[in-house]
Amino acid sequence: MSKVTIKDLAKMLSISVSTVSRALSDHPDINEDTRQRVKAVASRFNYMPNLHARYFRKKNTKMIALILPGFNRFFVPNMIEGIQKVIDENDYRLIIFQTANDPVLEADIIKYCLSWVVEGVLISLADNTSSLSHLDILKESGIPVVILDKILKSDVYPTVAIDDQLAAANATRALIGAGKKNLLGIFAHENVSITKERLKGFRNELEKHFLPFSEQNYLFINDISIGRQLLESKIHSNAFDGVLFVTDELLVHCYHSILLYEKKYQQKIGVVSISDGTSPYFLTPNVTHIFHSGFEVGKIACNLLMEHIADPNLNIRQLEIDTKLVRLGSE
Amino acid sequence: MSKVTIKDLAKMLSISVSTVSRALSDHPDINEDTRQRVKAVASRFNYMPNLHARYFRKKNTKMIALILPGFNRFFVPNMIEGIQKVIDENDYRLIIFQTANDPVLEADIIKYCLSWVVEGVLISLADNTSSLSHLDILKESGIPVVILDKILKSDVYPTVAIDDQLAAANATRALIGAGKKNLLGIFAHENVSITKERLKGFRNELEKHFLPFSEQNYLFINDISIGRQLLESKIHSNAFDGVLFVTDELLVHCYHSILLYEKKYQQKIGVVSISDGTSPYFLTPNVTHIFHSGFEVGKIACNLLMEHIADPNLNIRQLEIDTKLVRLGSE
DNA sequence: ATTTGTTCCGCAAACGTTTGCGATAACGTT
DNA sequence: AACGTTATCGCAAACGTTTGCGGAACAAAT
Repeated sequence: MSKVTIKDLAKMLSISVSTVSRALSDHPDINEDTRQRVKAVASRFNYMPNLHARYFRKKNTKMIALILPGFNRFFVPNMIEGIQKVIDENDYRLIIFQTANDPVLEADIIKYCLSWVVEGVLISLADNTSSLSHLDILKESGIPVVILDKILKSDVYPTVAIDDQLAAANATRALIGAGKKNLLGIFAHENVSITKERLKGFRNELEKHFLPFSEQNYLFINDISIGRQLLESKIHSNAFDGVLFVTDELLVHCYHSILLYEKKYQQKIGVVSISDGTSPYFLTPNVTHIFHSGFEVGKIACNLLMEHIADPNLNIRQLEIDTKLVRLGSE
Repeated sequence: MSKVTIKDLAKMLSISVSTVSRALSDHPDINEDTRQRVKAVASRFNYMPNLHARYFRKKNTKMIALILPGFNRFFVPNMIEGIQKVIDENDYRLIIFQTANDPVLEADIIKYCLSWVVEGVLISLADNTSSLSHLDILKESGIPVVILDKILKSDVYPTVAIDDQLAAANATRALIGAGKKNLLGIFAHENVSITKERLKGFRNELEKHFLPFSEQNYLFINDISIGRQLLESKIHSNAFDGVLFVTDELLVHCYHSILLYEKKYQQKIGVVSISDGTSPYFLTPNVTHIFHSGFEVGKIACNLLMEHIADPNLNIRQLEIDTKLVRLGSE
């Protein structure tokens, strides 16, 4: 009925618990014969070690925490896959927490990670998180942290993200290269670093080509549920011939509005997005985009974390992941 | 530097560890004054209890395991949200495992749950899992299990899912009601129970209306990456006037092909899907669908699990979640 | 015959926390 | 003065596992 422990096995075999423990972990001190016998009974009664007891006794828990604002449908699933790959390779275990985009909850969860005695933390910040001071207790406890995707620049903690400015600039250039002259940029929450960086890239590229840039030319969508109506009222205010969506979420929610506009006014609008490369193929016509791989971001961030676990004195680096243009004809 | 324990606090305050422990947990035996003092130092040195030590000593770990084939982009994120909501309400903790759709890994992870001493397990089965015998060790250890979404009918384990047959029948009826007479059903992996049930609903509804049903009228897509080309060759083999997509994944991957076909042959094809209600709004025109809520499935399954934890002798039920038709004009 | 080495195993402590039980002191009641 | 009660706290065991150390048994080398 209830769980069988090492003690039970020892009793059944009339040997000591230490011998059982060592036999199960292939310690060289144990006779091949008894090792077999121990393993036999262990699997027969499907013994499973109590991990809480083990992690409590040993210092290495082999656990990594991943703290996320939530599970979006675009970037995050790929990112998790990338992380999980590295986790598996290094024989670690991943436990995932959601902050629901709440900085207060985020701070709580960080404390909670201490309770779990995790060996490392991967964190993607909530939109309204404006300081990294809540990470200090991890630093003080000697637990390595890597910030990924939703980051704040810092020279205390390593970060992994794409080069947002460059990605936005390249996306903008793709539209300009297609002859578009009056562009509208659609951005997410105005507070987050990604928005600021991508807006900067958008603006710089426009100014470099002497194209108009004012507050007419961009739109912040703080709440996605009203995104479409915001866009629709904006797009009627000016004769745009090109639109840049800086996230997949914005793209899939709003592309429909673009198509309706085109149909109504019989006027083509060029569209380019920054994307992890799935949703542009769902839409018709397929959307030209700057491809950035969530998988890569997760993989690289997790590898970086492993390095910091192996060497606590590793110097802090800010990594930026490559992106590339994928032309599908919508620009 | 390193983590501060109850022992450290006791030493600092010159009182015993048991008093510290009781003070922190608001035990009535402790003087209000010392309680305050203990809590003060505790938060000053940001003490965090070692959960492994606690769970190891106490029997209740307050942990629930969620075992998933993987993070898809449609159903699963919503389902997790529903689960998380109930978890939070009941002050439990969720830990998530991925099987990568591999039955062998699935069995491993189930054993692993025993090691974690979880109090309950929520599992969505891998496509090729054909037996539930690997769940037996949980049952023997007295750990309640609820199977959700990707289920196998069983009278040993409770299940929560939508009524697949009914959902498919209703979707089919929506197409028939719009005057479509030669339908094509697009289904996922031919082995999984969801496919079989939905195909049955599709077939029954067609036959009920004396419409043609043969192997011409349906398509299994075992590998989504070649889904579009499978559909495109199939759709040219016959003059279909209506298409049913039974999952969101199928819909978003293949809708593009339908639109291209319509444009090329100037012939309208009605489309209906079974969906969790997000992607139909991404596509143009928006897609009429049978709405089923991943959130609800997660919520109800987790609530059911809580009931089974509270009462181990609860009788086994098979729950089916309601669906409803949402007309958006694509049929 | 003594030493040295090797193989195999057990003893016991330790990890941090909780908790039953007992101890002490102070106070009120007869 | 003797007793019962209450408030407050400490002692010590227990949870399951790992591991340093030591010991017994035996073989091999001196």
